[in-house]
Amino acid sequence: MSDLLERLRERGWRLTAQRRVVAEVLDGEHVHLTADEVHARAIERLPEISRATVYNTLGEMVGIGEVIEVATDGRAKRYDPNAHRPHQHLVCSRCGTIRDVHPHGDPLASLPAEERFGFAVADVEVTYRGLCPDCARAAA
Amino acid sequence: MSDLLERLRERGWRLTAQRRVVAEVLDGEHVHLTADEVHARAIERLPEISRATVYNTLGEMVGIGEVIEVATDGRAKRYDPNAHRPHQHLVCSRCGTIRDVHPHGDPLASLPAEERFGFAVADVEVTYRGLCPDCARAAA
DNA sequence: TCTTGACTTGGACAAAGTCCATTGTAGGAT
DNA sequence: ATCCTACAATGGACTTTGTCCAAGTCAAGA
Repeated sequence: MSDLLERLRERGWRLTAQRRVVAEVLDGEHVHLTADEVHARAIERLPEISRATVYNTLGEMVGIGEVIEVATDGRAKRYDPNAHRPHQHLVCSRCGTIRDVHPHGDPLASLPAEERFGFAVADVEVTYRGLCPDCARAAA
Repeated sequence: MSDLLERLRERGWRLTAQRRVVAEVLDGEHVHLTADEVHARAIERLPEISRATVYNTLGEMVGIGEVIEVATDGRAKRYDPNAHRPHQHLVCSRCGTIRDVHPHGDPLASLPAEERFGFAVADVEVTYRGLCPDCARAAA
């Protein structure tokens, strides 16, 4: 059983076939998938799983902090199972590929109190953009 | 006439009433509006303006770099007329409101070479998230 | 003022996501 | 082992956000 599923069970969640499949799909991919991509891969293992269940399950996992929701553009959100370790994203501005990266320092610290405007700042998201090696070569 | 409109005219664009109104609405707000919010405000000044025209005009302004498109969540994109000055965004995780902020330091510097994986990193986007004062009050 | 090609319009369409009444079932109780 | 029942899954309607297009309109140069 995947670590993710194990953690869900420890939280008292029912282990249904649907949740198992969604967790396995997420854990099994190196790239960050959209909800519909998760659904497509889940269907290969459990043909009757519904779109609503995939959305529900992803939303629940995000809600308890096991999975991170990433919206890098106006298109579909992507789901990142590496929530256990703080990291940021490096996105290719041409092909959209996402890599996890681990920069130095705490980016939250760079926002001084007088720039917080009364917000209770809880989190910071950092997205680096540039051309990936493949696209740089193709563009040359 | 707003600076934005002036710059559009210099690029050879036809100055229609619709484009004028969209530019005025964008320039006149301190927050970053969604396309539909721009449309709603535009209608107050020019009742027959269509949704398609607002989307077209915003897209054109983004295309030439006069306006920045901000997709901070899976909801509607927001449009930021302050393209001339580098800044980051502070987003309410409940209602989606956006404020411009100006943190200390250069966030690009925090990504060391060995974490760039051959990418030609050109830009970094920083989004702080938290509850805005209004939503914090509503949630209490 | 006339002409013309760029601009606008409204409605159909599409993608992404939410909602809800109904049906099914995991897992504790017996 | 089986029964219960609260929690979960289903699927289809609905909403939001955005795109597309054929037809009509108009800004601005000749």
